[in-house]
Amino acid sequence: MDKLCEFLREKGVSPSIQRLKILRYLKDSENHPTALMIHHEISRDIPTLSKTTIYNTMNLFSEKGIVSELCVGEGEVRYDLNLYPHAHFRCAECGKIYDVKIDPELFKIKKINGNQVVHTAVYFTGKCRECFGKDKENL
Amino acid sequence: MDKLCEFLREKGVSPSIQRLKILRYLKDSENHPTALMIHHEISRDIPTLSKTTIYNTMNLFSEKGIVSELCVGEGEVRYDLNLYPHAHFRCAECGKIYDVKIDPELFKIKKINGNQVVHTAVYFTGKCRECFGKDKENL
DNA sequence: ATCATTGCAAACACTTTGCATACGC
DNA sequence: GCGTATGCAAAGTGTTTGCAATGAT
Repeated sequence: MDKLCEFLREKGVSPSIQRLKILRYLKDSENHPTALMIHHEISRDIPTLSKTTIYNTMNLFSEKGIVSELCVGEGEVRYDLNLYPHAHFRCAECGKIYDVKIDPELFKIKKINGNQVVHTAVYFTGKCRECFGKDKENL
Repeated sequence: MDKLCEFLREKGVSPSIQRLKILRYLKDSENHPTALMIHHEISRDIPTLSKTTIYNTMNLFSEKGIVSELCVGEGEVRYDLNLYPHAHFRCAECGKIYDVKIDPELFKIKKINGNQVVHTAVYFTGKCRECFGKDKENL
């Protein structure tokens, strides 16, 4: 827990218990959660946790560069810890989001058509290998 | 107008006056409009036009592959005619969205980590050349 | 004591749904 | 005439805002 504390302090965020639990959850979860998923999960630990706090925290984390906001369709924002640059694949069938690796050159582009690039996002959509597997079983 | 009619019929969409105007607007506009922007614009021609019709039409166009939905942050969907594959740059300052060209190889990826790719989106965010220009003027 | 963080309720914005009306072949 | 497209109003969903209560130093 101390490491996460340190981490938040370095980023200029004071480490409240709520913020720590949220950060910890982001680190452990594999599922690129929405704000409501985070709330649902952590309110089991902290029953009084409010959605407002989640939204506040996520916006703060986002400003501080701790997380990225993913918006791969669906009209809800999903969050992802900024560990290293990578792309995302979203299965249109089951909704699951996978991290995928692509040519890192794309993330090095800092200027395009005279515009200064600060952030680059790459989203693939389609049908994931699991959903493909299920199709075969049902034959 | 006949060309657009033809185009819709080919895509299996019956060409109502509303749908035609929407398509025409998408073709002429340079600004990757939201549903509400489309509504605002076209209701000057058709004062009784309802938002529902815009949403219905855009969902239909999207299903038929006529348009792509862009979601470059901001929590509103923007629409783009599917002419050729390209990336988008959104200025965080003025909100404007530009089409940009990138290495077309990325759009040719049809399988990644065993997942079948149907659609690929690339979004850059940052500060556009116009906003940079303004900064200089204000010095 | 002061300033930041939390949390509730209400407000918001975008989108979808239900159903009645109008249109086109 | 019948099936589709339209449009209004209401509901739904994810997020933000206003403000009071709480917590930390």
